[in-house]
Amino acid sequence: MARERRAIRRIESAAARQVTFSKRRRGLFKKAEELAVLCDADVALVVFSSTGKLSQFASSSMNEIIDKYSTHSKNLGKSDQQPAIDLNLEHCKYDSLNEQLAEASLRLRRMRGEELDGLSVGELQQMEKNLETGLQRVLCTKDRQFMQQINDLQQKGTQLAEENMRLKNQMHEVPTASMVAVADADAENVVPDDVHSSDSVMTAVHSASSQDNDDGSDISLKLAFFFTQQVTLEVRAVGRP
Amino acid sequence: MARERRAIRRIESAAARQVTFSKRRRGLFKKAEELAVLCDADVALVVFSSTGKLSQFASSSMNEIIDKYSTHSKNLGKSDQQPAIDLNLEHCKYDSLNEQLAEASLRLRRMRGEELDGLSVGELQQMEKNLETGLQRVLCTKDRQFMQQINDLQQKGTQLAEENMRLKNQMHEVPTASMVAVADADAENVVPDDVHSSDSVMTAVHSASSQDNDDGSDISLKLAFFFTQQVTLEVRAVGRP
DNA sequence: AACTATTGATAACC
DNA sequence: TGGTTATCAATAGTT
Repeated sequence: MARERRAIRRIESAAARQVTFSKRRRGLFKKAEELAVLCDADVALVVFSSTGKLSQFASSSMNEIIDKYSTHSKNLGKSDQQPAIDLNLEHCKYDSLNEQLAEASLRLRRMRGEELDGLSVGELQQMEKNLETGLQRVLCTKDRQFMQQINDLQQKGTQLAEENMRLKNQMHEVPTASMVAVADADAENVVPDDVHSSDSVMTAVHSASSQDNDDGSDISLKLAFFFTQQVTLEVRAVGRP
Repeated sequence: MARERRAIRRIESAAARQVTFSKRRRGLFKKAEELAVLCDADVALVVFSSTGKLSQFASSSMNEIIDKYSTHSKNLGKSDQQPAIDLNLEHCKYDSLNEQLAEASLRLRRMRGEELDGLSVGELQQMEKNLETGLQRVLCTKDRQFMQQINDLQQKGTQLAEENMRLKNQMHEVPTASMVAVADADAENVVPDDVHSSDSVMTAVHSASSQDNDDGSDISLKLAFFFTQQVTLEVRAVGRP
């Protein structure tokens, strides 16, 4: 992978060896992480340089992976292990937990539609039923959350409208120039109407964009901004006829 | 590094994930060994696939490297603290497994529509998506199984029809008496025919229902009933030319 | 360390 | 699973 192919033998020059070690180690760690992420694998990588320096990578926890490895290759786990009986008990418990976890994991994968081959028609129908009720309940819960958010936003809208009204009245009580009186008459008619329509718009906007957004929070922010702008504009309208 | 760049995110398709895992794992192990040889490094690599299968590489001895790693990462005196550390490790790994199991169990319950309160709208939408694709895949698999059963039963039906035809021909080759024989023929021919066919039908029903343990049985019964009717009709046709 | 020419790895396709 | 190929990525040697 370079100017010239290099035989895979120990590099004699210490300097060159160090450089190559640096470069290749980075590449190796990168690929280890990529494998872990892409394929949802648990990867542990331990490297000691020829000078004895340690580098490590673990996709989850190094100790956890090493333990899993020790359990998996159920030969001599570690260097010195005195309590053989206790160890066996631990292994039993551990194996049992591992089995349960594997079972749960398999069920989850099957719920996502993977590894269905080999299931009987009856089992498939049971899964279908479970998935359908699950889906229905998720949809109900989602709708409930949407309603909640809509209510919250409507409340905020009402509060903003009230504040709007208050600001308008403040304007009214401080008549500045001569022509303002005319504008006030205008404002009194315009503002309540506008408040009402913006309220309706809010509801519509929310229910529409909430369907394809992952996070409802930014929607709230956008709407809050929207209200702020509305209020600002209305205040300007009042202030400048 | 291929036809198209792939984002480093979990591969959703299980099949593609498996293929990529196979290929990249080979590459990773090759590079690990090259680093060990070229740079005279001690390299240990442990990989658990998403299905829990273990692969490992060690430039020297895995246990040796793990020991060296443990010594390096925990320069606390290991002689005295060994049992305590071991116990802690056991405890940790037990807890970790328990946590994972609880997590998986919670996910399963949520897939069934339980304990959904407290989930965000985004999480609910993700679950909705997962449930829908899972449901679709389950339905596809179920349909495939049904088609398989129907095909099997149709084959059995064809066999029975052929057997019927053969028996009918035998009937023709054994012409008995003239007029009186007609009544006799009715009685004599119908009985063996019926015995034989019902026997075959039983076989068909049995082999079919053995494939689907639970709920497909009524379909098998319906089809068996259908075949029985066919056979009966054909027997009648033979008996009365 | 930065820079390429080159080889190696691999994503998509069969 | 294994093979092919068009591409992209890693890296050997040089500066």
